[in-house]
Amino acid sequence: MGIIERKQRQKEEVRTAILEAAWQLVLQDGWQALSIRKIADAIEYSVPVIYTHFESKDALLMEFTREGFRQLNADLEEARDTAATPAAQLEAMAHAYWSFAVRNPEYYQLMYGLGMPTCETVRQILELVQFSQLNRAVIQALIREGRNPEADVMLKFTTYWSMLHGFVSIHMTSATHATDEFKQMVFSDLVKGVIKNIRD
Amino acid sequence: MGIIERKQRQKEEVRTAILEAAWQLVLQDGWQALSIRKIADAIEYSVPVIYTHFESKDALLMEFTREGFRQLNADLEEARDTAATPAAQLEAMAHAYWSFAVRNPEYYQLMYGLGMPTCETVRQILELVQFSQLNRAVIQALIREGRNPEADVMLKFTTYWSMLHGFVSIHMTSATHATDEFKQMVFSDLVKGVIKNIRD
DNA sequence: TAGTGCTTACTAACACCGTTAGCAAATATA
DNA sequence: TATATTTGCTAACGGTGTTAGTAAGCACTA
Repeated sequence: MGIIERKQRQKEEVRTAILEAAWQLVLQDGWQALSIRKIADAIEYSVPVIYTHFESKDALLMEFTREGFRQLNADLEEARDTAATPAAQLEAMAHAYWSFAVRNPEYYQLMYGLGMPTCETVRQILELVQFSQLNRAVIQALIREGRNPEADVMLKFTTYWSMLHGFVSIHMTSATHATDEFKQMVFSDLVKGVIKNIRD
Repeated sequence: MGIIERKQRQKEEVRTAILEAAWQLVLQDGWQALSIRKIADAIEYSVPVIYTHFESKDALLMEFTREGFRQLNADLEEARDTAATPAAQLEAMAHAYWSFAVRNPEYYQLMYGLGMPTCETVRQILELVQFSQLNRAVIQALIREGRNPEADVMLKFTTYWSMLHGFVSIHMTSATHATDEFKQMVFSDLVKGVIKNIRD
């Protein structure tokens, strides 16, 4: 036959066209300006077509959230593999995290800022679970070689993550008029502090 | 005369009615469901009346943002005055910050989550400047009695704030399925770590 | 090949939203 | 009492997410 295969392929093409058009619109005018109608206009299809690929606008945005975490996870793994010791790995990963946020502010905004994901939606994001595991593995290693090998991994991970996200979101909303140099200093201060905290 | 005074008073009453109605709607259905039309309906006035009190919906939301920071600042000052040493003060203030976020999730969401305030809008929030000063004063005192009296106050303040906000926002989005007890442990861990970091 | 289902994608509508122009009624002043 | 001014209204504009109903195209069978 091959007919249904071709249809499947064409459907997939439309789907990726939707995602690409949406991403272009977001790069141009931000998430707030993104609308189903504009996407439909960009891909030269009618509005309801989009609803055959995504249940709702929220579902479409969720797709980008997941993609954001996928890319972040990839960056983190790459950073981890550049260093040998757990402490150096975690430091590299922290910098990769920040770098990701700076290079992809649109993704980061969506991943944390908008929508305020509920407990239900969070559970559906597999990539977030992977993110958690990825970090916890390194932190676990760091704990083992530290002064307090019985420290709670989840506790230390949450501490670490809180610091990272707090730093990023405060600097992303431009609440402080800081130079890049200053931000770098604050960030190093943070990372060193948290690594010391984990090692105890 | 007294006529223009009465008018002024009546106008003020409508203004507070708008804010109160808006707040009720937010408590019921969240910020996302808030609309000018619903507010107008609740106060039994027509829609354009709201625009004689607030330039736009954003301006109305900004009013709540400022009120949120006003309340937060009051809580912080109260917490500060319960303790004697800078370290104890900062610890009390950190807990007050968290407590505020937990007790007023609607305010906290608006203050940080929505709208993604730009550099321009941030400058207009006087309360945010006060917040910064309030915290920096205590941190300055803590630095002076620490091992590194020449530490940068702004740097340490940003570290401190990043940690607080990161912790709150990560736990508010329910990204972790943590018990209150666990959250309390993480938080204490964080606060102790950051105070140690400031003292050095 | 003609006819029959089924899928696809469309138009058009619904119910909202923020915002504002234009007008009528109520009020204050002369 | 008559004029001027303020006040608050209706109704509209251009947008949003979402969906019901319909026409056209396609693959398949007789």
